[in-house]
Order: sequence, then structure tokens, then C-alpha cells
Amino acid sequence: MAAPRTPRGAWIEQGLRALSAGGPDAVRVEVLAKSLGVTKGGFYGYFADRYALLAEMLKVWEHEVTDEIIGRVEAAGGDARQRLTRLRAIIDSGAGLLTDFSTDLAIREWARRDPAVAARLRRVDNRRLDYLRALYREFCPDEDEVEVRSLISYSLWITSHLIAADNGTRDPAEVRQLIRERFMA
Amino acid sequence: MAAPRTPRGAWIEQGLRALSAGGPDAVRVEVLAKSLGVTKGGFYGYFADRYALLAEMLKVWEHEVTDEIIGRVEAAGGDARQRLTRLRAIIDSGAGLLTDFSTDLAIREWARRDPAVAARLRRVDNRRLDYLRALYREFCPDEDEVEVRSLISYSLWITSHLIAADNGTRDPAEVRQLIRERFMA
DNA sequence: GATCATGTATACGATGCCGTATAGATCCCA
DNA sequence: TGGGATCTATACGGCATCGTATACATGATC
Repeated sequence: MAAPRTPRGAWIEQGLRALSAGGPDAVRVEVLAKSLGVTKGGFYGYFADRYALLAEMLKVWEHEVTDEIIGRVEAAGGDARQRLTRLRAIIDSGAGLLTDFSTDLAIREWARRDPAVAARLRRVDNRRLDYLRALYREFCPDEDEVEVRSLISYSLWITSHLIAADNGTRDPAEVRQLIRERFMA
Repeated sequence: MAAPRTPRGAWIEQGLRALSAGGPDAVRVEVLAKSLGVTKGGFYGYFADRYALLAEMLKVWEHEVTDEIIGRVEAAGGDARQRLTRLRAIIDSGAGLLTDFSTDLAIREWARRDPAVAARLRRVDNRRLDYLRALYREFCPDEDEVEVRSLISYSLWITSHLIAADNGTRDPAEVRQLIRERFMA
């Protein structure tokens, strides 16, 4: 059993890279092969077709951007405010292919044309919002307030990668910081 | 000079429809032709190539989603709160191909891989946020507060079409309404 | 009604990617 | 060191789309 020069995981990882950079349409078998320095010869040993790869990519992504990250935040312990801060640090560090927001956005766009992707995205959004709610609830007694803070936090994180504006009277990053401080109060 | 069965504008409109539905990669000349009940024969009389069409689409989009909408809101007059309400009504009605958020999102994703698109998107975001700031400023004296409200409003509008979550203790739409009421205060 | 500009259909070669088939290379293990 | 499993390169036919070239259709104008 020869060690694969290009194991299954390498195809998935490169696929996610391509997805992140160019959307689902950019995930082409021959293009991935080329960027892996290989021909597509081995690909069809791991995957039935291009769609099987896309499905696998989604599965890996879902796990990484929910359980994996939440696990890492929880592992270090601390109170809710500390964990919120750590969550933000991990997410914003962009460490890792999957916590990079580009992938998130590409999948959001993809979800609009593929119901299966939409279903998976809904699970991810629910899981993440549930986690935010749980954290805010620890120091915020009013349930409406918990909902408001969770939704605003999540929305601002998403749009911080999406809105390109830059000509307000304040730097957008400053404004976001201002908002965050109010919520941690 | 025969009246064109498929005038220039028809190609642009159909292009925007395709963009909205499937992203920039879905804007294919032959596909558009087919959906217009025509072959691509006439296309190259209007546009040098596929990229010329994409550029034209962007130009039309930019005008429609900024000047056009702002103009309509302003035309009807009223105080800032009334105009904010009307802006929301127009935007959420989804009336028209271009106020549909799908196009917005497709262009946002596109902007991540094309600097020219990114530049145009930045102009659009700036224009929209400037308008929001101007409205909030009319009844909100604190400039930080104006920035906070504008950014949250815009972010929530975007994510309302982007986040699929549905399992909180409140309906997401309710939560957004709650947030809006606080800002109009 | 003939002319002419303009829009349209059709045919073409080129390119990029798909999925399959087959043969060669490589490494583990006996 | 040879067998066998597994990964890889190459070649193939097929399909979609590109942009070009050319001939046909149609309606305005004289």
C-alpha cells in the first residue's frame, strides 16, 4: 500500500481553497490537480465525481467552523466575557483555511442556489447563534437583550468582511469596537 | 433601421438576472441568448465581449441601488424617521430586479476576486452609509451614536438576507424589529 | 417596391473541463 | 527481491462556451 502522494484530504483542502478564492464554480478537478502539482489521475479513486468532493468539503467545513472552534474556546475556560473575547480572537486571527471568512461567504452565496447547501448553512448559523446566546445569557438576564446582542454581534462579524465602506466620520473598525464595548457592559 | 428585437438593454437586464441567480460565472453569452429566445448573433454588435457586458451591468446596478433609490425616498419628503421607514419599505419590497438583494450579494462575492468590482462596491457602500448617517443625524445629536446606528442598520439589512438561523427563543424578524425600534427612539 | 442598414441565424475552430480507460510507477510486505 | 495493491500519467470522446465570419431577414426610407 503505497503512501499516496496526494491523499484524499489534500483534494478537500485544495478544494476549499479554490472555493474560498473563486466560489463553487472555481472548484474544477483539473484545476485542483494542477495546483497540487499532479494530474487528475488519482482524484477519481477518492471521489465518484466533482459533486462528491463538494459534498465532502461542506462536511469538513461545517465541523471546523462550529464544533472545532467552540471546542477550542470552551477548552480554555473562563467566564462568558473572557470566552467572547477569545472567540473573537480566534475568529479574527484568520488562522486556518476554514476560519477564514472567504469560505464562509462563498458558501453563503452557494447556498442561495443549492437547497442542500442552504440546509447545512442553516445548521451552522443556528449552532453559532446558539453559542453566542449561551454566552450572553451568562451575564445578561433579559432574554430580549440576549437575542438582540447575539444577532447584532453575529451580523457585525459577517458584515465586517462584507462592507467595504471607508468614508465615515469614524473608522468602521472603531465603530465596531464601540458597539462591542456596549454589549460587553 | 429595423427595431431591434433584442435591444442592448435586454442583454443587460438578462445578464443581471443571471448574475443574481447564479453569480458572475453564470453570465454566459449563449445562455443569455437562449433565455432571450434568440441566438448570440446580435450580442457582439452591442458588446465587444462578455466582459463588456459585465462592466455595463455593474454600471447600471450602481446607479439603481444608490441614486435611484435615494431619489425615490427623498422625492416623497417627510422627516428623517418617515424617510427611514420609506427606505425600508422600498428596499424590502424587492420590487425590481436590482433592489433584490440577490444581486447585491452576488456582486459582493464577485468583488472579492475582482478589484474593479471591489472599487465600485466600495462606492456603493459609502454612498448608502452616507445617506443613512444623514438621516440619523437629523434626530440624533451624538456623532458616535449616528455611526453606531448607521452601521448596525446597514449590517442588519444585509445579514437579514444572509443568515438562515431560525431556532432562537424569538423569531429573527422580531429581534430585528426590536432593534429597529430602539434606533428610531 | 427597391435599397440599405441593422439585427439575427448558422457554421466554424479553439479552448477548457468532464469522466473513463489503461498502462506505468512506487512502495509495503512476505 | 518479487508480488500485489495503490496511486499517477496519459490519451480519449464528449460537451459547453467562446469569439469570428458570413449569409439571411426585416423594416425604414426614398
